[in-house]
Amino acid sequence: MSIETLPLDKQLCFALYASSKEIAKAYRDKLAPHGITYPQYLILSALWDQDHRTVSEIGAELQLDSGTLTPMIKRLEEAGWVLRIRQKPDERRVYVDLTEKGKTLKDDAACAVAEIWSDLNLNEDTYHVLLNQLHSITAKLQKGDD
Amino acid sequence: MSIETLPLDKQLCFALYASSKEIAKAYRDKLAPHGITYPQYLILSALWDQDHRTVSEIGAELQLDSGTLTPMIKRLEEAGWVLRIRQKPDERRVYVDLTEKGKTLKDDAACAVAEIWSDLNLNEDTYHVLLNQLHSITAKLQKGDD
DNA sequence: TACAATTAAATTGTGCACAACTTAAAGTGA
DNA sequence: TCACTTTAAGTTGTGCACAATTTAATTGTA
Repeated sequence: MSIETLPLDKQLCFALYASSKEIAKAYRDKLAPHGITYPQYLILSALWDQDHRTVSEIGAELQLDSGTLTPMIKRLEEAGWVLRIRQKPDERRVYVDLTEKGKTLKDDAACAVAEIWSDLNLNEDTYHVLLNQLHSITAKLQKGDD
Repeated sequence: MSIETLPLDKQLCFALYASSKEIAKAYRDKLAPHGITYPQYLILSALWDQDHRTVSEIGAELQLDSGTLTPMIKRLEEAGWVLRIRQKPDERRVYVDLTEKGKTLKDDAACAVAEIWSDLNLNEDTYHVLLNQLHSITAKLQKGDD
């Protein structure tokens, strides 16, 4: 099987591109009334999972660098969702803490995006197969980075 | 199953985001020596599949609007991969035609990205399951747009 | 035929995402 | 202790991606 010469609609790279775009759009539409973007939602999700994390820790989870994260986190701070805290004993590190407002957004956001998944109506097996396969691809590609 | 409240690593939206980012990175690394970006590769792929298409047609296939495509196609033209042709009987339409240079890039690009897939080593069943599921998700979400 | 409505692409402004580079702080070794 | 190296975040420049708007061409209607 020679993947690279297939038409676009048979190429998995494009299927990934297209589906992630559509998911991003669906999330964007649901999250916009709450005042956050989808990538911001991902940052906040990482913090909802574990609050008080450095830029690098968030970056490690999301595979985003500080070039991307710093402006985003600054905007999240300006909007009142998080605080950026530089503190001893290592002042190079900036910790990102959820505000009360940021903590309460978790449930609102969850409700906002729930409809996407109920509409998609994936059965649980399919969901987990996809999840595991995509994680496997991600891991293999990241391993290939070194 | 309440997807929206799961930690990030159990959320399919993030798995899609992460895997498509990693694929994009892998492609970017392989295509950069040939002088094109991954999104440009997708445009060219659409043209390799069918040359002489309008901006809208390319946009329909890639689900990208002219706001995104116009600057990209202009850069592809500047680099000599395509020509932009506005012609009768409808001068609103701009056709995008591959140059000879653009046509010959197809094989070079295919060779460049082949290693990604051989390294990933997906078996054919897995490949097609993923492809079909992702297309299904994309289609359902696009249908929900209306 | 004239004008309103629609269409195709282009422009403008904003938010990512990345590579390369910079700044400041911390770590290391002589 | 000090010079050098490494680390964490921040900045700069570029290329997307999208929403809103504009421009120009075409179509539809009275």
